[in-house]
Amino acid sequence: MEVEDFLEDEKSEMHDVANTEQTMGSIGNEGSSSEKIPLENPEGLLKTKTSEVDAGKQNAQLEETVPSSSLNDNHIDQSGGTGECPNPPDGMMESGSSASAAGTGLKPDFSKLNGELCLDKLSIRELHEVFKATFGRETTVKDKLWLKRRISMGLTNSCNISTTTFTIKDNKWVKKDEEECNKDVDDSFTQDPEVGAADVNCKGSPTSHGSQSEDHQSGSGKKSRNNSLEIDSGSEHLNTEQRAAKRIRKPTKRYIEELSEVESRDYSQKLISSPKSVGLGQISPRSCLRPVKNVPSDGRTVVTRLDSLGGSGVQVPYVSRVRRSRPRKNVMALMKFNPSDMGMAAQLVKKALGVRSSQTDDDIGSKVLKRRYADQIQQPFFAELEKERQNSVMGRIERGENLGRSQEDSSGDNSDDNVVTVPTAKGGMRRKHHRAWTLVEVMKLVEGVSKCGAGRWSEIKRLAFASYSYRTSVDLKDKWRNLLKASFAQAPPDDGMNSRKPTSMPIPEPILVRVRELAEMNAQVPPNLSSSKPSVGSRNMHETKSGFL
DNA sequence: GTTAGGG
DNA sequence: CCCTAAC
Repeated sequence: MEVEDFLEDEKSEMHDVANTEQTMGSIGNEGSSSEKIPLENPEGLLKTKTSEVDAGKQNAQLEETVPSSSLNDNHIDQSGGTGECPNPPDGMMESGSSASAAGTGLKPDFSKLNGELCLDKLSIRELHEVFKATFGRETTVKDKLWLKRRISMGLTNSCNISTTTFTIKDNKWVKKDEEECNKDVDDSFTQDPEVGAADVNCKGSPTSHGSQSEDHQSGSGKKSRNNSLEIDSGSEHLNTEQRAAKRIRKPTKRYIEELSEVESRDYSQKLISSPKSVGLGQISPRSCLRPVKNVPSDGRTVVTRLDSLGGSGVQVPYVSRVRRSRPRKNVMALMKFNPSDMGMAAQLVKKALGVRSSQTDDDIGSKVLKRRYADQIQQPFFAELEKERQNSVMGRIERGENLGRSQEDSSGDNSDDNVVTVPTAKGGMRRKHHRAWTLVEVMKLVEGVSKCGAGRWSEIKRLAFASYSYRTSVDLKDKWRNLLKASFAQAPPDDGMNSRKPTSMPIPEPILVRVRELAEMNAQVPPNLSSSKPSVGSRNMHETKSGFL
């Protein structure tokens, strides 16, 4: 059935496919015209679905379905995060993907791919070859358009195959792919083209994309809520593309566990078929969530999935979540402090179990806390104790602490910190161990960086923050990162001065200027607006006795 | 123990 | 701020 659907769909799309290249060129005007795009979407995937989706959602849909061919930067938040094309193939390096992100949109990527293939001119037989090269297996489908579409989609979606210096003609890749994909029987494909394709892609390449992306939504969703962050991550993305080698991180345990957790949950639900993920479902560039089975020599089955962390294809083991480590030390402390609570344990278990799912545990609302609870879900007892502590002891300490904290200047090192917690009687912002950075501290930090250079945080800590026991080198680093962000983020339009974020003291311009200078010297400048800064020199140089380096 | 980065 | 991999 789906095939028919598909083919039919295909016919109606014929001209689109044929004209893909031209139309794409013309779409270029900043993704603002979102209604337009789906119609011209080369894959034609959205055709049927689109009409059902309200305009607002189209962006998201588009993003997920046509990951790399429609890099309209305005829409991209999550794809920016992962970076589907962190390492464009040789040819793409200069002109390619980074340029496309600038808003000219679709053209570069696709045409590049197309340039390599010229699908339009190929005969069916040739198409078959290409198909084989792309998916690693033969096809019997005669429909030229179907093939073209298939192929282009396959290529598009496996964009970050490029990580492995992939070329279609590269025998190695093809070969490797063939081995792995031989099991894929043809009819599995014909019965369910979408899934089939997805499968092949996942197995055959280090690329990552999946047929469902709900798992990640939570994460990326958070991000996209914040506008500045969104933009920022976009630029960071570019940044990483240009910066040669950023450390690539292996997925953290937590990441693995959490992902696995969601996955397994999601997996079981999937049979019940959420309308979203059925049929022409969204294909996410982010990761192939369909677990891939590897059968090592010992015969045991290890389930992993591919994910693109830091842009590199990474095998993420599929584990079941196990209780994490030991109880936090402060919990132990608590037990000393309030041993009598033990009696309540039994009652509390139930409540503690509920903590995790309840979205509205506002009183203890900090994200951190929630996370901890989640971690300790198998130790409800401890979790509850901690909660209890929050409510009683800490609450009191907090109240006094937090109010007095606002104006302390350089003088303030009440270093015997009664760790600040979450007072928050509705509306008051609650944060756990939060100590706002004072101007003085910021200045010290800046000065420190100017002396020691950014990166030598422990040094700076020693020199400039010796008296501030509560600022760790990591804190300095974090703050610097934020300063950097702030210093380059100032709104160029400079319209209403209302655009200031109400939260947190705005950091005086001179300091920001200074930060910029330092950043420039350290080549920490975000590449995008690097040129536009005259950065009129040593304005407040005299204040700092720094001969930087 | 420090640094870098993601959350 | 927290967490944790990489150094």
